[in-house]
Amino acid sequence: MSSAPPDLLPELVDLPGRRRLRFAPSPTGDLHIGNVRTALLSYCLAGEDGRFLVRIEDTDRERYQPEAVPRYLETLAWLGLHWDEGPDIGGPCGPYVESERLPYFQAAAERLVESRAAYPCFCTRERLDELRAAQRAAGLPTRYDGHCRNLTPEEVSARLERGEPSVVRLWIPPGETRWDDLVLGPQLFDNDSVDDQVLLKSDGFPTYHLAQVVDDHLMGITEVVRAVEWLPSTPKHLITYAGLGWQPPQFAHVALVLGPDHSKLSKRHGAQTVSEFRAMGYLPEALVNFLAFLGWSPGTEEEIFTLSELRRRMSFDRLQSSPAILDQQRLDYLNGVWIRKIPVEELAQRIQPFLPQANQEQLLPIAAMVQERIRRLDQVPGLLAFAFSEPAPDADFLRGKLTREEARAFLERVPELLGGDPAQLMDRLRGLAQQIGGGDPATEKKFIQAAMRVLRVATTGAEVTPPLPESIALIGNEAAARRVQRATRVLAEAG
RNA sequence: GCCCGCAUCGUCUAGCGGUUAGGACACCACUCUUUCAAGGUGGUAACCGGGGUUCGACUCCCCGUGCGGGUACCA
Repeated sequence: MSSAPPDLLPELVDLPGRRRLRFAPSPTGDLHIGNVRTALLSYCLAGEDGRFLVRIEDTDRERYQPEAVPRYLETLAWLGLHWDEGPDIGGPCGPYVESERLPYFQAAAERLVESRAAYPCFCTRERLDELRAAQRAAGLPTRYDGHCRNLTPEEVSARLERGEPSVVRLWIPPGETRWDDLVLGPQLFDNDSVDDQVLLKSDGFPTYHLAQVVDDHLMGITEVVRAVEWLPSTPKHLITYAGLGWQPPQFAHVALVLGPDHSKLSKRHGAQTVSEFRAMGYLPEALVNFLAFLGWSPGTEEEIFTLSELRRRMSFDRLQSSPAILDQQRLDYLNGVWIRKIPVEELAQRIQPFLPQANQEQLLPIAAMVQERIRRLDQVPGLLAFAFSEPAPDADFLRGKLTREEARAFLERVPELLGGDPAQLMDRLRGLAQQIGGGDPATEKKFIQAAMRVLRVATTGAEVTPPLPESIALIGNEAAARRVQRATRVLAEAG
């Protein structure tokens, strides 16, 4: 018998989607890469005929940051993880913000108390702290001692009326709790090792434990994908489901993402939020591809996947149970692959934020010349610094392996070759270098290479740049000629 | 302290009782080339330790060790 109004805890109706998986972040800052990975897995595992939903878990009023919600949604959208139901678009199970669903949680808590699956608790924080300290000192596990389990209904209502602050605790029955985890296999917990968890806080808000159970049920979630850090609280959730008379979803506990030193990814490991990776010039395609392989693999030797391929291919039985270390070198490699994979027009647009000084007409040729040689978008400014500022190499740097005289003799005649068909520019330059080099076939090739380096340094101030003709085209023949003349002068003066 | 999870090259991983333990990143050579990339070719590199089970263990079981997680009116 339940005293909760039936409409507050509706029975499940038919909901869309064969599988229904959710991502339920707590909006407390920036979206962490580990969270995003579980979101990605949930999105993919839902499959093409499933639904992916987003629910905001804002039950902690102290850590809650309202401005984080739109940021999270924007990040998910940037990654391409589109949700079928969520706080902004609604859906059949709305609202999708837990703080707007308080009546459901309170009704569930009431129902649990009614059936003695849970009980009101009036213990103060001081008492609880002392209790735990004493247990620890005695080498015992730290757990609530059931002090308020058997208060009489009369005493409870008297204290409630007096306005004593109280919480609702889950009553863990004796016995054991088992389930078959989709990643870890059969799990068994002795209920003696499970604490009487607080379900409803004294401020009337549910804890994560209650909110998660109630909402996952009400939203028809079929599989819960979460990090192993939740493993020890799964028995509490299962017991709560049982107390409510509900069938629990299946659980898939995936391993954590660790930093290079094998500890939980944190600030000291550098980038850890999606925004940070984004600012470094990683493509969402690459991030998705990379993250998917942290804990999943197709079992073949394929390694480049689009999001939709991942969604088609991913299955629970190929999830990995061991933790993975975030290897940025591999991310860089994959990012390079994806940079080369997208159309150059697309790349031009994505480069734009990293090169605000470039105008629209410059963007496309720039994209074409950097596409093959960057692994991150934020490398573009460095590679193209010469296009936006005048280089000033000194004589020794200029000449490289040539003598000053050779270098000067070569550069002196370059300006006259700059005009004419750009496609033939390299031929003309090679011919000139050949002349200056004296035509010894044994050393000719090396001489030409050294001469080209001189010209590269003269026009760009750097040894590593996009191909010469393109670099010259980018700054224009006039500027190139001016730079070459300046370099010739520097060489002459030094000599 | 107590409870729990994990364990193949440095890293991501394949393997699911019998394999020359495969691929990828990184690294090192060579190659292509006007530089750098990209590409191509080749190379170095791994089953945490100890017991079982078995004709046979990287694969299954137990113990240890290591690493990680949980132990809140945070998620």
